[in-house]
Amino acid sequence: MSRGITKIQEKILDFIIEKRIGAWLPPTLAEIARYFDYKNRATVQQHLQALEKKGYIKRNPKLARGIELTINDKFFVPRPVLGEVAAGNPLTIYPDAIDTVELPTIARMPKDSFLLKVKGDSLKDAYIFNGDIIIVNPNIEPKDAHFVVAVLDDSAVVKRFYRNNGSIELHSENPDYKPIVVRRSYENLKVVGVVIGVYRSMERKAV
Amino acid sequence: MSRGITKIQEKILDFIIEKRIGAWLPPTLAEIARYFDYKNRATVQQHLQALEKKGYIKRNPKLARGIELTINDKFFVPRPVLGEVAAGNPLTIYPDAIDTVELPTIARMPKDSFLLKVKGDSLKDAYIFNGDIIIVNPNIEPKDAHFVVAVLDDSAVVKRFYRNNGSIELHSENPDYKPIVVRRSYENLKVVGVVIGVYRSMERKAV
DNA sequence: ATTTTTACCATACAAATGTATGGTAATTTG
DNA sequence: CAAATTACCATACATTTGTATGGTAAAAAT
Repeated sequence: MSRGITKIQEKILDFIIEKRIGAWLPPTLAEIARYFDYKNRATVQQHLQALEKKGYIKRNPKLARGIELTINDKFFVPRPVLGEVAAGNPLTIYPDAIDTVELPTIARMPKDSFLLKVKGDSLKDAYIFNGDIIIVNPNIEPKDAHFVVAVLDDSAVVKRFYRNNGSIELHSENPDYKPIVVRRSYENLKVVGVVIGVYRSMERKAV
Repeated sequence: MSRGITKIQEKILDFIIEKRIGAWLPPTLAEIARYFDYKNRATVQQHLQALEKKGYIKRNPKLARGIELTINDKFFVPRPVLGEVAAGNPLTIYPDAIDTVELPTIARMPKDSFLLKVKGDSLKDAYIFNGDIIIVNPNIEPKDAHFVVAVLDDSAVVKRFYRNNGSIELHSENPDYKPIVVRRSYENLKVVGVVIGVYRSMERKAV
């Protein structure tokens, strides 16, 4: 009975975690077998039994997709951060992640939403700080007072959104900055999405 | 073909959402049937077909637990807030929630973790503000520099945790406050849990 | 008054799923 | 070197799961 897990077992564990993140479903034995090119599920079964014996997972017997993660050190899983926002800088959403942020294993992203890392202190008046992760949902219609991520003339802004018959206003939290007012038809304004939340991982933050 | 969903269908939809939140697994037809005291799964099947037809869910045919939520308006799910933390006040975790907060479906909580609402400005030096929700996990061992929720002599504190051979130190973010140092055996110190995250809902916040 | 919809039931069935048993070969441990 | 562990395979089997078909009764719509 070796102390740790084997490399193959670790790979399978990673797969379980990834599956759980990406497809929000723990995989079945057959899916694991397919991914690792095993000819049958019995092999997977044995690996899972080993992982359970070593305390990395818990299994609900006979239950479809009944794999539960029990581990703590694998608790944080890297998620891609698609870009950065900082006042005045253009917002670029790269196809490849510029960075990864450690989100709790359980934290699931809403469909099509993405993460942006906040850089600098430009949003401190909105109580959003350097390093915070904002969750941006491009699928919901911005309503008044929503924080939105918008690209305006090649600059990215995170501001409060207001409609005012015929025009759109982008308000800053800092009263020193006057609201930006543009016509609704103005082509160089693109509302990327609505900031639906701010998440800050606490465990490894060094101040 | 009625426009909306029926009351029963709404109940089933809620159950699917809850299941997905609580147990992290979308339910099977059998589990739904068991919960609603249906004698067989065919009844559930019909309801799910109706829900799919109306666009509330999507189903991966033949796939175990293949229910996917497609809705956006159910994006926020009420979660119980078990108590409040404010410097100097005793921390009471009530069996009944003192409040509910709308957490995004994505911001999931690890097993046994709970939410506390932050009251007051005592944590502003840690960039946590009045009204923020902290996610507390009672199941993980606090490591150095972790934020922990602790009860010390009937007062609740949220501070950084440090071990120092034989003693435990609780540091404040504000350097004006000296660290609290207690022996590890000190009985009136109880570390309730580790703060693993901060969530702030942006959508409905009125400033 | 007739039709449609809603909400259930029973039964049946193929595929998916978890599990068990027994076996082989390579590697690691004692 | 012998024994144990690891990493796979094949086959088999009972449940679970999703799905289909056909039926009943009440409510709602036409």
